[in-house]
Amino acid sequence: MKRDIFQAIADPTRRAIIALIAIQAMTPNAIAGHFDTSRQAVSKHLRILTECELIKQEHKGREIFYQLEIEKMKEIDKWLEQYRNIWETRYEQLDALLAELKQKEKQERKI
Amino acid sequence: MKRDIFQAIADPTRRAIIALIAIQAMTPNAIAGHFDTSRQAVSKHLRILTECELIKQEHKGREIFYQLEIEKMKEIDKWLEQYRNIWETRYEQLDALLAELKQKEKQERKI
DNA sequence: AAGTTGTGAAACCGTTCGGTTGCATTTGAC
DNA sequence: GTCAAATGCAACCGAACGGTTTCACAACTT
Repeated sequence: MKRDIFQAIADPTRRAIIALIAIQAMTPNAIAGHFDTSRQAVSKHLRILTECELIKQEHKGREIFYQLEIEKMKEIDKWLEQYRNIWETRYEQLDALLAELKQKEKQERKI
Repeated sequence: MKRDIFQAIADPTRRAIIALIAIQAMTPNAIAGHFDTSRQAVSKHLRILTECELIKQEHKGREIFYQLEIEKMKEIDKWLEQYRNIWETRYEQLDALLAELKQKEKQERKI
């Protein structure tokens, strides 16, 4: 029931939905039009994405427009940050960085 | 059977393994020591990560050291790139960007 | 008021996932 | 050579996943 953001983006259909919505807010029907699955299946994906706060609803009459919560995507970026540091400095000061990360890990274990 | 990188990082244990290995190459036994699960369960995670080429093996006697393939992590970064563009320019030229993306989508539909 | 449209929720179903248990194999130690 | 250690692999199991089908309900249309 409690899914995190990484499980949310694990599904290819959900990533496609995210890509669609990033361009323009869309209704479930419009979104489902882009896939082979049923509208209800898309609706389930939208529920999961909403639970993770990756998207948000905007009611307009009987239609619901889903919109990407771009801020939430930063959480993935934040997770990736540590590894980006590694590959950016791999050819410069690798050993020093690894030592630093080790130190960080020790501190986090204490918490 | 064929898992992609996003499914690989969807599991919390696998993300923890990645974080461990990023610091230092480790054997399955050593890795399993950090978790509550069995050694075999960790071994399965390692197999999945290896299949996705997120980590690689280095045999040393009867021990196998697993090491992070940092290059592969860039694929996630690449996927995130398009959205990073969005949130970086959100407060500057949002409307212009969206128009541009819409145009892209139209072109892609023609293909 | 009656009917249609847009949507979500619940029930069900086959498949996959993550875990354990048990076994096979290779390597190092004695 | 014998035994223990390190590891992978296969079989099994309960839970979760992703999908369909059916139903319920609110909101426009006529």
